[in-house]
Amino acid sequence: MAVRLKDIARELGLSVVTVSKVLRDHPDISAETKTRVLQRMKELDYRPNLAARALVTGKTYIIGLVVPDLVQPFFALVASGLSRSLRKNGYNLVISSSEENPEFEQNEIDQLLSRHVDALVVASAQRTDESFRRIEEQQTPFVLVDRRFDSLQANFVGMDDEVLGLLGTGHLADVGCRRIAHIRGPMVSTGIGRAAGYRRALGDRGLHTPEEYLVTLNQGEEASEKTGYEAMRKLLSLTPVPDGVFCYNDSTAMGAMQAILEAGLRIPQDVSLVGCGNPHYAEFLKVPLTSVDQVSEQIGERAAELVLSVIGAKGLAKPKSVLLEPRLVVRESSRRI
Amino acid sequence: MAVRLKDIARELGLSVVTVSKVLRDHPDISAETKTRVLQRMKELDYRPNLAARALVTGKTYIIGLVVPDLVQPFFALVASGLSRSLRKNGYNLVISSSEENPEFEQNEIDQLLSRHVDALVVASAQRTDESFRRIEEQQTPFVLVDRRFDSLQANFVGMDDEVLGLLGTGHLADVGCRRIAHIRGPMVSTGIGRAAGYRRALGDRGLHTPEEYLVTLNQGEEASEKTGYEAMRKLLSLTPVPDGVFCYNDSTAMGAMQAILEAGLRIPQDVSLVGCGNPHYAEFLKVPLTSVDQVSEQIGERAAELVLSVIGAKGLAKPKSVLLEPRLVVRESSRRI
DNA sequence: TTGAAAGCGGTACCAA
DNA sequence: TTGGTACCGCTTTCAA
Repeated sequence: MAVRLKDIARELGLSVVTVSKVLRDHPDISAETKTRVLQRMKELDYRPNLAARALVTGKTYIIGLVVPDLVQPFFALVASGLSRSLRKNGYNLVISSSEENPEFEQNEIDQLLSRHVDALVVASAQRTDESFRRIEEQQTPFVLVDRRFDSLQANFVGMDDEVLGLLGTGHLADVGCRRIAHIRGPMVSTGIGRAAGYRRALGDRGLHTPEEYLVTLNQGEEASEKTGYEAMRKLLSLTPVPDGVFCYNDSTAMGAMQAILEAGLRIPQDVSLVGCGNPHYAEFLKVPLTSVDQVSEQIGERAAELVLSVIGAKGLAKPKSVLLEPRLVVRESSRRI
Repeated sequence: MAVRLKDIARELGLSVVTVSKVLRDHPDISAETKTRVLQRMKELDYRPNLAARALVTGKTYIIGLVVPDLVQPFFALVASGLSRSLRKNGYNLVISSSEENPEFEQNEIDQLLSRHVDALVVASAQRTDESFRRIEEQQTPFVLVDRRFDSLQANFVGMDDEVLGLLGTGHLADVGCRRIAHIRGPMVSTGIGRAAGYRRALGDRGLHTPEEYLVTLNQGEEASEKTGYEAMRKLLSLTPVPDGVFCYNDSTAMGAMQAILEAGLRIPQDVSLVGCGNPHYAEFLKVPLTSVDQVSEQIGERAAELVLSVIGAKGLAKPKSVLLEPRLVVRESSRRI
C-alpha cells in the first residue's frame, strides 16, 4: 500500500533512522545520502504518516474549529480566514458545526479532544463556561471567537458587542429615528452585549422606548430570516410603530425588511434598518442594508495568530483578548436625508 | 497529562487488553469488570487517542473535503450536509479551501493524503484529471462533487450540468425571451456543461443568437458579483441588447442585476435573469432571483452515503455516479406575464 | 555520519 | 474471561 520509511531504507541500504533524519532535514547527514533519499522519496511519492508522527511527538498539527452554523457568511468567513492562516504554518483544520445546539457542541468538542487536536477554536453556543473549564483541565489550549463568557478568563478574538450595539443604534438615532426597536439575539454574549449597547445608546440620548420595542426570540429559536420576519410583525402591530430597528444580525434584518415592505411601509423613510455582520450581498438586497461590519475574515486570521502563539508558548501564558473594531457601513436602509 | 488505557488498567489491576476490550464493547468481558472499567473511564474523562488507534487499525475516521471557496453558500451547504451525515457515523471532516487555484488544491490533497484520510471529497478546480489518477494509485477512495472529468470514471455526486443549462435557458425562452445571452463560468465541467445546455436550448427552439451573447470570463477570473457585473456591461453595449440572461451562478447573476438596473432597464420586462444555485437570500434581492436549485445540502448528504459505501466495500467497487435533479425556482426576475 | 533499541497509545492474535 | 506479545510508522536517545 502506502510507502513507508522502512521501504525506502531497505531499498537504499540505510536505516530507518537515517531516512527519518533526511525527512526532517536533520543536520548531520551527508549530502550524498540526503540527495539519494530525497530523490527516492519523490519517485515513490512518499508521504509521512502523520498519525504515527503525532503519536510520538504529541503534536497532531490539527486545529479543531466548532461553529454554530457554517452556512452563515460570518462563520464561513471566520473559517476561511483561520484555515488559510493555519495552512501556511502546516496546520489543518477540522471543522464541526454545532447547529447552535449546546449538546452537539459538547459532543464535537469531545470528539476533537479525542483527536488530540493541538488547539481548539470555538464560537460557542453554550450558555455556561462549564465545558471550557473541562478543556482547561485537559491542557488543550483554546481560543474563543465571536462569543465569550464573562465568568471565564480565556483567549478571545471578536468584538466588544456593546460597542457594536451602540454603533448600530446610535447611527439610527443620528439619522433622526426616535422610536428605535431592537430584535435581539440568543442569550449568548453577542446577543446580550448588543442588547446592552442598544439600551445604552438610547439612555445616553434620553430616548425612552416602551419595553415591547425589545423583541426577544422564543426559546430555542435561531436568529434567522424567519424569526426576524416574525419579530418585525410584532413590532409593526405596536402603536406607535418604531421608526428604526437595530437587528441582531443580517438574517433577522432581511426578514424584518420583508415584513416592513409587505406592510406597505418604506425603508428608510418610515422605518430604518441596521443589521450586523455585513455580508457581501448586503448591497444587492431589496433595500441595500446598512450593517455593522464584523471583519469576519480578520477574526479568523487573528484567531490563527493567537492559536499559534499559544501553542508555541510552552507554558500557559495569560489569556489574551483581541478586540477588533466594528465598522458601520451605511447603505440605503438607513439613509434618511 | 491525558489519561491512557494503561493508567486505568493499572489502577484497576487489569491488563491493558481487557480495558481496551471494554472500550470497544467486546463481547467476552464479565459484566462486573465492564461496569468497573466504564465507571472509572467516566470519572477520569478518558478519551481514546485516535491517532494511536489509527496507526494500528489503518482507519483514521477522517474524511477530507476540498472545495474552491467555503464562503459560497453552495459549497458551505455541501460541507454542512456532508459533515452532518458523516458525524453520525463517527467520522470527522477536515475541510480545506483551494481558493479556485489548482496548485493550492494539489497541496491540500497531498496534505490530506499524508493524514491518511479514509476518503476524499473534492469539488475540483483542476483542469485535468491528473491528480486524481495519482490518488487512485494511493488507494485512497475519493468522491467528486459538483465538478467532474469526462476522461475519468469516478465516484461523483452532482448534477447533469447540461440539463441545468437547458432548464434555465429553456425557461427564459418559455417566458418569451428571444435574445438570450449566457454569462458562462470557468472551464470546468459545470461551466462547460451549462454553456452546452444553453446552446442546446437555443438550438432546440431555433433561436439564433450572435456569438457575443455568450460572454466568457477572462483567464484566471472567478465567477463573482464583479465579473457578472462586467460581463453584463458588455452585453448591454450590444445591439440589440439581450432580453434574457442565463447566468453561470448566483453571484454573476447578482452582478448582472446591478448592471441592468443601473442602466435604467427593468427586470424582468426588459431583461429577464436566471441564476444557478438558489441561495437562501434569493428572494430578498433587489429583484427576487429566479434560480436553478442545486439541492446543495443534499449533494453533501449523498456524497456522505457514497463515501461510506465506498469505504465499507473492501474491494474497489465500480465508480458510481449520483445525478440529482435540478429544480427551477421561479421568482420575479423572470416573471414576465 | 549512521544506526540499534525503546517507546508513543492503542489493537490483533492467540494462549492461558 | 483475561492477558502476554507483537506490532502499526515514526521519532528520540545514545552508542558505534
